[in-house]
Amino acid sequence: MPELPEVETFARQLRAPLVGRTITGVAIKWPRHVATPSPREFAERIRGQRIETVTRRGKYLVLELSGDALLIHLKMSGDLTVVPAGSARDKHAHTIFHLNDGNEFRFSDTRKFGRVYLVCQPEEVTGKLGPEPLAAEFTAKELGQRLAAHSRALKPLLLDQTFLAGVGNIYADEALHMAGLHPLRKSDALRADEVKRLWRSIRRALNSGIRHNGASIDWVYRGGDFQNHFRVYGRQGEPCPACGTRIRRITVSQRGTHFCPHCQRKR
DNA sequence: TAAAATGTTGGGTA
DNA sequence: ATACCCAACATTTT
Repeated sequence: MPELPEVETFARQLRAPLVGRTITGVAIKWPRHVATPSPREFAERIRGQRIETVTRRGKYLVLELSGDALLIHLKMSGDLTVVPAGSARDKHAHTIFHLNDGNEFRFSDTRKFGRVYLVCQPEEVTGKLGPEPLAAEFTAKELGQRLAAHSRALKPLLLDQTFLAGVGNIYADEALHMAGLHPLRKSDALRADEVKRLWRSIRRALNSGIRHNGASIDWVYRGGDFQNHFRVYGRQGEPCPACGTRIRRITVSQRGTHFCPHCQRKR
């Protein structure tokens, strides 16, 4: 479910209740949630480690512990909460970290696609990710160079985490609409001004999502209201906010893709 | 009922 | 090597 803005919101909100706490144990109710190491080693190694920082890289939540790093990927339906130990049980809370302050940090995941990783260095997991789109070092020039290195449609390229980290289906569609670019335009065929527009639009869309604490459009993610500000995502048949033309929905590499046929002409 | 859902990955093909 | 397509993962909702 979550993309960069939603994971960033989790990181910001979890810092206060998690940093400084020690993990006293973990209950693994769905062993396949544990990507690495084995569930048994995971539980043994994490016990007694203190949470030093809570940050984000792409769509991964990164918790630096006193010894290792704990990374969490929420995939489609993951949710994270900190609640007093023994609070009303959540049937989808498959991995539960017990904390030394009487709370538990729960990873709920209806669809069970999510994963947790316990590694010495975060880069073991995040090593192949592309640049952080909101980093100061990520320039329009770098985006242009990366676009020119491929001859692929913009939409699937934006979703490729090794191309750019953190952009998912919602923010890809929103950014392409802001930039006035058709999702099927080829990456190596953009003019310089179009590259600049795309760069600015990606950052605007993501920052806007963060400002609204992310988008809550299904029953899992809560708290954000960016869903009330979508320009095209999920709005097929409705008027484009810029020109009034009906928003269209097509399928591109197996993902619903929403765009304005007028503002985002093929060329 | 069938289709889709904010995500990735691995396999096969050209 | 690169690009593209599909299936798989598991569950809920429309």
